[in-house]
Amino acid sequence: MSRSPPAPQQPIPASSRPRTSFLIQDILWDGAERGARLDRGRSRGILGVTLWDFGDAPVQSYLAGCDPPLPASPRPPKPPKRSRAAFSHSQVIELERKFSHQKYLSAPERAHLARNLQLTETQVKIWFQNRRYKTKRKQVTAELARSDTALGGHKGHPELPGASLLALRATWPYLPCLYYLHGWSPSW
DNA sequence: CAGGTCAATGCGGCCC
DNA sequence: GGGCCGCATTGACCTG
Repeated sequence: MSRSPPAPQQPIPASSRPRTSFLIQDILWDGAERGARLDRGRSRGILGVTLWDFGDAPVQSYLAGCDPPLPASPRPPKPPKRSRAAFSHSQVIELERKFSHQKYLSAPERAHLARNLQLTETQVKIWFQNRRYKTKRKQVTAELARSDTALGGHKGHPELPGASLLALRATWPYLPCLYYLHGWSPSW
């Protein structure tokens, strides 16, 4: 993201950070009330912090109770490792459920979902972005596999790698930016 | 340890 | 200009 941070109220100006500097601490501190750092029922150490699954419990309690106070010293010299949040099972379930109904979220919908799931809007946005791309990749892979078998195991058209993508583009059912273009408003 | 998964990042493009 | 998008890639973590 080379863009400036989201709306003033947005918790994570992750985009304003230099590459590889993103930390869960950024979420936990900047976005304190929303940051989720959960694992799927398994403890995991990140940045020296062991995290565990809180199920559906709000993250705040964990943050309030366990968030390690940053060292009193101005700032640690070593560049922090990049962190990767792992959403809880229930969060993923809910995200998947929403995704099954609509592949694109409006800003208010995203905010609402983020609030409900104790995630940041950025996290929800990125999740949907990645989810759409993942779906598309799977579709492409399936398409290629089909064409391969249709060609009797022949390797398709390696010289025309774009062909399948074009086909995919034609069949891709989702309409990005619909709400954006036509002042679409959420149904709820 | 190689390979897979997946949240996060970077970049270019589009729209308003 | 700001926000979102797709896409490629990165990097932490998991698994066999």
